[in-house]
Amino acid sequence: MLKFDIEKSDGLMRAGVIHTPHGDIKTPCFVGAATRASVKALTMKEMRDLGSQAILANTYHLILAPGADLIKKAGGLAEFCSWHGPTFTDSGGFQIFSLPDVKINQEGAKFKSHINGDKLEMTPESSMQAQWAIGADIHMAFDHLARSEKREDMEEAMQRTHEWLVRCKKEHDKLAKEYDIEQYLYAVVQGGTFNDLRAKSAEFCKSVEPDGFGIGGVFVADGMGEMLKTVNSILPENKPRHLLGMGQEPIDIFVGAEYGCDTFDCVAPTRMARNGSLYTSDGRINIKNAKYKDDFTPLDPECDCECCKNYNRAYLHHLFKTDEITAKVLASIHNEHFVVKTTDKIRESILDGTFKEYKQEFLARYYK
RNA sequence: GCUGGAAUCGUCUAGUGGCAAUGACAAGAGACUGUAAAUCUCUCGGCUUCGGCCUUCGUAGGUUCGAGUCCUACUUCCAGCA
Repeated sequence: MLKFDIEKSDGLMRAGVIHTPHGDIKTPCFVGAATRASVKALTMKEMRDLGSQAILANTYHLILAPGADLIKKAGGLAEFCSWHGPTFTDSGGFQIFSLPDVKINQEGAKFKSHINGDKLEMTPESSMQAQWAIGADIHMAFDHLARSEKREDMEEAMQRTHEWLVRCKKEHDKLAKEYDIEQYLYAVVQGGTFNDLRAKSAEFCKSVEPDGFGIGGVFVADGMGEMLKTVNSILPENKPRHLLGMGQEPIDIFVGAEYGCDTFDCVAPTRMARNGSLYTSDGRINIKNAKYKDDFTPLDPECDCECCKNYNRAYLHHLFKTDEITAKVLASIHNEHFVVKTTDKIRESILDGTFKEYKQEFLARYYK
């Protein structure tokens, strides 16, 4: 069983430590998205230096390249990419939702490789097998997100997710006996924007007794707090909860933590960094805008990242306008650091009982 | 000096009688939430009551209902010959 200690809690909100075979994760924690076993534009050393505790890779992408078996041969995900810390893998379920030409039936999902058009199939069993071969500490169950916002579609996707979860758990338990190192399974709660479906999904996921929970299919931040309240009131307190894909907006993490989520992942910080959209304590700015041409102040004077300590806005603006690779590197260091550190501060504020004040102060300034 | 060729929005470029005028880049702005994203979208002569109006393709004339496009002269540049 995955060990999770809660150090302090206040209502649904809590700060704790997840103990994985590759090290501890102090929660709440923002997990870096390393989809193809790489955090785009960053080295793993840079990730460590900016304070990241864990990374999340994607099973779908790693199956396409370099292949799950190759990563197994390399000694597992952490060894392969030289992260040497806690790792997660997403199941590939999200890709089934987002790729075109995906055919889904009871058995699993059929789709074409976006790289070479190969016809591929993924089932709960094959996703589990691939994730065990990849060897991350924490695996996500193979789930199904609704393609539309209609209740019947959400319900059907949830139903299928539940059926697949049972198969994931069975396969996971079988594989656990074949491997020496422990790996853990998170069930994924679906149900879309309907809280009664969310409650039903949470109950079902709980009944399967996984090691933790992912909360998936969250697209509208509005109403997320209520949804999390519903879900996390049902989920067992002693198991960790991961809010899948949320973290572009700082408010998402504040709300997520407030309502009992322990870990988060999101591609937005690095993607936006590559596109020149950078976080500051006073809100997000587009560094490519002409007004930063001769702004010799740090990107965020309150930030102590590699980028803010050594460079100014005018230089970053120049790097972006001339399309230098370092623009994306420095911007990614900063954005990732900003979200990681903000989440760390949320943890600290939970521990010392100042969460409400910190949330109010941070959000008032960021979204003013 | 002679003979060819060329001059179009910041740059390069399409255009051979119906054109405010093609494409790329540059420029200006916006988007991005379990990454088919170092990507995508919009604006890019001026004015506008959004129907249009005005001014534009080296300069000055001309032909034509109509000229970036044809003709003449000039200016500048390029190539070849002297």
